[in-house]
Amino acid sequence: MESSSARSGGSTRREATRQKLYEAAVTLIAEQGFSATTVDEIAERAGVAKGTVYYNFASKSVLFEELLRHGVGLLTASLKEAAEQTARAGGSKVDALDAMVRAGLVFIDRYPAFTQLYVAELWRTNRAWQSTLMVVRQEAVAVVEEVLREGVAAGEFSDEIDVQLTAAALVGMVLVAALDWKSFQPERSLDDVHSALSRLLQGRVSGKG
Amino acid sequence: MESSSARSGGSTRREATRQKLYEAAVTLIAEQGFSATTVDEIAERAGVAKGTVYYNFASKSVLFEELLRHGVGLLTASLKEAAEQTARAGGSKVDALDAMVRAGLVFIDRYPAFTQLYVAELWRTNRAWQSTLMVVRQEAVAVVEEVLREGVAAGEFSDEIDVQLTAAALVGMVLVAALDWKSFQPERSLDDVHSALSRLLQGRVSGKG
DNA sequence: ATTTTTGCACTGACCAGTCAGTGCAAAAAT
DNA sequence: ATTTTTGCACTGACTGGTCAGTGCAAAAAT
Repeated sequence: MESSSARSGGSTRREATRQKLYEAAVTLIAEQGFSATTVDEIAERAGVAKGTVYYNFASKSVLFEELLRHGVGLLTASLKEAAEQTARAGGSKVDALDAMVRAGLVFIDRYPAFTQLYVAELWRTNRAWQSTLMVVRQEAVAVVEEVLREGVAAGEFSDEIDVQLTAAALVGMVLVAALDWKSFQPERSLDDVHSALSRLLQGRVSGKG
Repeated sequence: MESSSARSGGSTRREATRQKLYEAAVTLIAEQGFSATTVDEIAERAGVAKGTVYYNFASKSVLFEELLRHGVGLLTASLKEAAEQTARAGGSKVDALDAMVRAGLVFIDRYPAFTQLYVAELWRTNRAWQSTLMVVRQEAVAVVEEVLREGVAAGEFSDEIDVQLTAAALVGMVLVAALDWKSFQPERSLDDVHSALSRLLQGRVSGKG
């Protein structure tokens, strides 16, 4: 019986429900952690019955894994976009890094809960979704590493920098500063935070104002 | 009664048991998270009976809170020590920051599990120990902020830097780079990692080899 | 003599996952 | 035109297991 449901583009209802579940799960898990969040809570916040969660996802873990993939996909796309746009505009690699810092901030500004959750789970070991997380982390960090490598090749960056560590440090800088911003000084503007990080990135800290 | 138990240093046996419980709890919770770790597991790994856990701590949460306080106390002391030692030796504020970066790395090298657990819990909201964590976080970041402020006052740093955000960014840089190191390139030496971060801190990234 | 630990059975709340059944709209049969 | 069938999406009560925390008597340590 032709399974493929009616409307073009795959049943919209289902997709809408999954989206609601993602949104409910991301905030709850960010606040409480994966284990402390119950499927009942997720269902209730999404406004669906518990059974619907299991109709749409094989298990609580699977829901979470797909959520991770979905979120990091958005981030990676956004970072790539920033780097490419800078390149197209003839900017330097420092400009590209700066654009990526901004893209990161914009992302965190829009999806603070996801970011929280990502950081909290990233360095855990022995968890079911560990491998998913590894893959997905690498995709994001790789974008930064790539820009660093190109910068070294072009002679714009010192060839003594450690690409992998520097990329991790840059990501950490943005991540922690942004979470600090959202948690403790949410009234500040994105531009404000961005310029503080730019200064640090470009070594304009030492020396008088 | 006399609550104040055995003379010199407080009853040692009890303290030894608590220490064993801290050590067991820290690794388990770092790996699995607080909620996914059972009291039975903690007791078993510490090699004590479950009843002993409850004889020494009022609850699982209390055990965890005291663990947090204990761990961050060690870190804060270590950061202060580094800053003061640099000052005594007549070093600049950049030197002090550099020494603190190293102290941070040494700490993470020695207590990777604690660091993991700390990062995972830091930005959560709505948790029982949230207030404990806030206090304890502020103590650690304040040490960095203090050095930045002194540097600005002395004209060594630009007076346009944002002390709070820059401190957070620096902490993040070290934290994420160090966790990356421990997770993905554990064979590298501390000196190696330290010099990569120093370079970044001092803006020696741009420019040829 | 007092403090601390042990071992172990027990309770009650909580929770992931299941399953029989409902509502609905499009398709097929009459 | 109408009845019947099919498949999809969803529902919510229920189950079986898990786990924090308790109670207590005996043992060990100080």
